[in-house]
Amino acid sequence: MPGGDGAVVERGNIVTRIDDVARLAGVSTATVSRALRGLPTVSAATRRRVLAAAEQLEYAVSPSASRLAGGRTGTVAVVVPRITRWFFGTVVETVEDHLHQAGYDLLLYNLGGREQIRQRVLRTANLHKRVDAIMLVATPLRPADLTALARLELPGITISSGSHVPGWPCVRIDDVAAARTATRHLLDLGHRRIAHISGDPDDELAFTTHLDRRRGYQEALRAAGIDPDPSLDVESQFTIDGGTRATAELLARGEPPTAIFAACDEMAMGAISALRDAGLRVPQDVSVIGVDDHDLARVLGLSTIAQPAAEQGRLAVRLLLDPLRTRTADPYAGQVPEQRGPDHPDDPPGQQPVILPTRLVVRDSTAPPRAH
Amino acid sequence: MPGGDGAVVERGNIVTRIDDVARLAGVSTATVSRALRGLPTVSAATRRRVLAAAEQLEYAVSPSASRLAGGRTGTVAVVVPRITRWFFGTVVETVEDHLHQAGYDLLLYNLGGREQIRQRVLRTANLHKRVDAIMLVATPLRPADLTALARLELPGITISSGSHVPGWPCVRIDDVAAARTATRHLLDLGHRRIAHISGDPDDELAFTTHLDRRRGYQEALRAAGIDPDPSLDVESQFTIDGGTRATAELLARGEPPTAIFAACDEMAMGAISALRDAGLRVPQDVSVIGVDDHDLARVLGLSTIAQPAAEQGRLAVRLLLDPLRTRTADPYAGQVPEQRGPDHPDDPPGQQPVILPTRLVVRDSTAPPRAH
DNA sequence: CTGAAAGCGCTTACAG
DNA sequence: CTGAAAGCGCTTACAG
Repeated sequence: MPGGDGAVVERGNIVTRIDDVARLAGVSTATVSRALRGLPTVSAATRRRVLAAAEQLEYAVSPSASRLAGGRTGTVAVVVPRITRWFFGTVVETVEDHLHQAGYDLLLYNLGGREQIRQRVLRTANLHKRVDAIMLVATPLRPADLTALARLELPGITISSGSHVPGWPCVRIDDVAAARTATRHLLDLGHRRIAHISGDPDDELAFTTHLDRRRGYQEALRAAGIDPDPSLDVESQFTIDGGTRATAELLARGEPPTAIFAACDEMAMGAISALRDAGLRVPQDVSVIGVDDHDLARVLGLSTIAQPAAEQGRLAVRLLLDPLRTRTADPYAGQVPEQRGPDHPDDPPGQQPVILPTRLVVRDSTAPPRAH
Repeated sequence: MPGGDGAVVERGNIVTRIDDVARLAGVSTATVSRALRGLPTVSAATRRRVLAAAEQLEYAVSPSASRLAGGRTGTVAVVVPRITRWFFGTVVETVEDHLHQAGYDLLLYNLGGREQIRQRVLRTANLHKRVDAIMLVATPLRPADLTALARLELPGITISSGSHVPGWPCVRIDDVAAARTATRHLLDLGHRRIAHISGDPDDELAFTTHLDRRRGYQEALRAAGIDPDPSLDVESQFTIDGGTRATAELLARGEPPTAIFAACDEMAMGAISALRDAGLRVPQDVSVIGVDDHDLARVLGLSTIAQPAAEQGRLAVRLLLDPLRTRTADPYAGQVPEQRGPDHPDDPPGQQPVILPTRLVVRDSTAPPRAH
């Protein structure tokens, strides 16, 4: 835009550039750049002058210019299946907090079950040159996705993912164990006819979570000498509606179970709704337990396996960012970072997934079966 | 980064640049740039060759370079109080969809009630040079915020906001009317002792929504010849917990009301929980109605005033983007846009807020009072 | 319809 | 510790 003006898009705003700061501080732009980013090769006196000038002029770097010149975007792509679901919303909330604290921008991608979007995000070069790192939350990866991801050569992390991306750490809970605990709780109460409602593998959002939870359910049954009854195992979606539909289907199949283990709290809530509609009381007629410890679980008196959603988000940000930060100085983001010592010696994230603990929370939706 | 290599941050990835495409297509980079963005000043034959070359090389523009040269970021900042709350999650989900469809990136800011974050986002030059537009969802604006926003000179839009930013359109519901309808529903059922639980003005997230809803509540009472009883009006937070606390407080004050109008569904759910804990049945002992039509409202049988959250998000994106798009061509984002005719003549968004309709949804949580 | 060249606003070796 | 200058990869008047 030589001599840019006139018909060109009006950009307006506060137009302080780095050379304005340099001029006011009486140094070169190179020195301003270094001072503002807290690089160690600047004298204290110079730094002070630069900071004062930047503040006086209300200077803010141009992210585009900084990114182009520096080769870093200071941005992380966060990919979730559906931001409206409790687990994903909670994870994103924590991730946003820690990412911004660390000076990173958060680019949000909500897949929403649309395969087309999935491909655009994962398989094209869309993320390429746009972000420094990728966080995939419960995003199922197909072989082609893995290939595309590998070609991007970007660092990343997965949360609650079944697929392993080579070189990417993973944070999750032990879904098999969580399901085992839930089922065992029902068994301990005396239940024998325990149904399971879970995710649909044909769903475009299919992820391995539900497979693991089913496995835990079946393991617990077998350990108690019970052969899993396929007619008590219904697949639907990981949503309230999915739980309602699955439960209706379950009831339509004949004699109701005395207990239902729902693969997530939202399905459990749907189950409670369907049971109520069918005139069955919870827990007198049918016990219900879920997984998550959704905000509303307490309100509904829902027994559940609590999982630390926020903690998974927090940890994921740390595992993702720590390696990035030791590479080079962060771009100036309004305040000069403290000068760092040598690399923190506290992050040896191996290739093993980091497993966070879950916890059985007994409320009012589970009780011994009546016949007992 | 002259001769960049060696110790420099390894950037890796697919390194096709615009001149690779130009060389392969046998044209200048200027022509590649124009062809890829669908500008009209390129011959069909040339365009075809450029597209083929870009595809063959899997070329993707560098957003940083494009933004720096073009002066547009192709990014919108979306600011919400708490992404985990139903209304905001639902709005963001729709907004994300439409923004990405239009080729824009979404930078997410979750205020989380932290005044410090609010200031960083709204009052500093943080957004400046970083986004082309701002969407503020239910974000309360103080005079200093308005000044700061005005200085940014960025286009923007507010959803569900009490504050008017000069030049920004606003999408919302009529909160006063919604509250009036809810209260009148309770009056029509025969209730006279109708309590109201609502948001706390001292809350850092305080927004005018709750003031409007209280006004509607009081107007409906007065229209029915009832003087609003301050002891039946409790302030708390717009959350489940807030609803629980407010209701507990209400019950502690003496004779319970026969009905509660909660300012949002989440508060209503908290109210139901508190009532149950107090041994009161809904709706036999106390009726409860909220506002929103939260996903769980149906499950809980909660009567409510439904508001179109997704529709507000969709409309907001349109009102925000339409004026932007007529200014200049969108940057290349992987596929060439169809060539546009002259500006759409279909967007005359005045300074008047766009008010979307609400709707009374009667479920099982409201019934005539027993005494009646 | 197309190209040469300037310019967007930074950061980074390099040389001192 | 600091500066001059190249370069990051695009887009845009301008001239044809």
